[in-house]
Amino acid sequence: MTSPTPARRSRRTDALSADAIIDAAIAVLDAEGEEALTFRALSAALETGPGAIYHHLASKQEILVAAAQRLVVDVLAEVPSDLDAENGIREVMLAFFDLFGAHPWVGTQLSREPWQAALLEMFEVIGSHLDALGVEERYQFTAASSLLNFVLGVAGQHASATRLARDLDRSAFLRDIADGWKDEATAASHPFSRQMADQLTQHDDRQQYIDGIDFILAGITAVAVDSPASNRAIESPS
Amino acid sequence: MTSPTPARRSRRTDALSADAIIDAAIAVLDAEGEEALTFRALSAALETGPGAIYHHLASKQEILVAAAQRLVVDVLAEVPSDLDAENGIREVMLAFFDLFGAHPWVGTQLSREPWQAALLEMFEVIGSHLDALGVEERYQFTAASSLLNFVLGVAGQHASATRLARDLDRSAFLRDIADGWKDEATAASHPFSRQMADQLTQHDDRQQYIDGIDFILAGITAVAVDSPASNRAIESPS
DNA sequence: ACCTGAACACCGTTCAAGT
DNA sequence: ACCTGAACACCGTTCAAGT
Repeated sequence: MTSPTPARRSRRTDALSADAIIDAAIAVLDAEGEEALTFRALSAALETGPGAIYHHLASKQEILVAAAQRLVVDVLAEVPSDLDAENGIREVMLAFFDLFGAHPWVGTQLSREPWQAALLEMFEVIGSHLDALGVEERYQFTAASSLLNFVLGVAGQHASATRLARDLDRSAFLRDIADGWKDEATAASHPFSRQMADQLTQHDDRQQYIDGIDFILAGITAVAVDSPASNRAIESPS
Repeated sequence: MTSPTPARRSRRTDALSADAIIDAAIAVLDAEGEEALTFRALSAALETGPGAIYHHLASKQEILVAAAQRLVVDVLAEVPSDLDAENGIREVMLAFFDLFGAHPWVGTQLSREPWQAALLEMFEVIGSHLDALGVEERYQFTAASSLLNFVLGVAGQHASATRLARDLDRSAFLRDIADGWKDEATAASHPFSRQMADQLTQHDDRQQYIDGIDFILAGITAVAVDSPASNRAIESPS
């Protein structure tokens, strides 16, 4: 598992750098999950001592912020840019969803520091697409924040589900929860959830995410895209 | 700060119980923040040893889950129940927002375990209101999840903002971030955010939350409330 | 300037021993 | 049965000492 070539137990040849540390951190997080990222594990992977890392990044938090930003920037670079506004925003939102699937720890990280680097990237790309979509300027901040908050909620749930169900398979995990909703005492006080229990086990996360985006975009379009008469007005800020 | 009556340094008279532990945990979390909740602090407040707590609750996570559920149940009990469907859902969503304002640590907690007790309460009340609002059954699961995910995103951001800005006042904190968005290098690659920088410092969190709810409800109403012809259909699950 | 790694000041959790 | 609190196995971070 460690030391692939123990014979050549040489010192690191290339100098340590913030980028190298972030690379190693992403590798550990992806392979072994959030709680496996410790300074001891990271410095072992980098063949150095824990103190050395602090010469390049000031804290664990800073490493996580940078790692999340790296992935967000990378994934956005791969989204085709020749799409119309409507398809553009959908593709970008889906890119985020798939990012959380591939790197669930990002979902935890994004809620750990407000307006961190990765969030700025997400806010920027969402907002510029909304502008292209014709959302009036006075609604742009709120509309972009709404989509961002929805994405962050999904990301957080995804991360915690993955953390908890690392061994258990997904359907068994959902079945357990649905069984809890069907429990007599719970069902009596929670009739709506009881009714939804079967949908919980069957639902497709990705499709549900798409449908959620559709709700929000439909609302934004109805309220905030310039049109002669919108009968559902919300207060404009300022 | 500790030992209010050091003379009468008696053993606890009432027996320790899960409820008493949860009470004490909420008090510590509210007064001193998330990272102040340790078994040492908690057992000191309860005048017992750290091990005693484990006889009633199995882990720190279990304490946090129960504490969050307690607050959600309490706050929902105070929401007037004689409102029509439209006002009912808005009041419930606002009650959540105000809960996160009064107890920011809840926002972190809700993303820590998937479908935990507090989330079931939230899902249930949101869903039953959507049902009353006339949302078709095949859309109810997705619609309730969308609102829930939005709320969770807001809650997480709120929690992390509070954690970071415990000393700093809010407007100074936002001004710092907005200044970052106005930084020449950042602004060049993030024109949308540059444009929004002033709105960031001026915006009202609560109003923005209300506006976000309005977007989502408008979308749900347009798509999922029974009406002869809706021209924006989303795929129905199953 | 950069790296090293032992040491520090904590955690959550366990467990032998008490009542 | 319930409680006690020292001990265990960790953390993130610091810092004197090396190169």
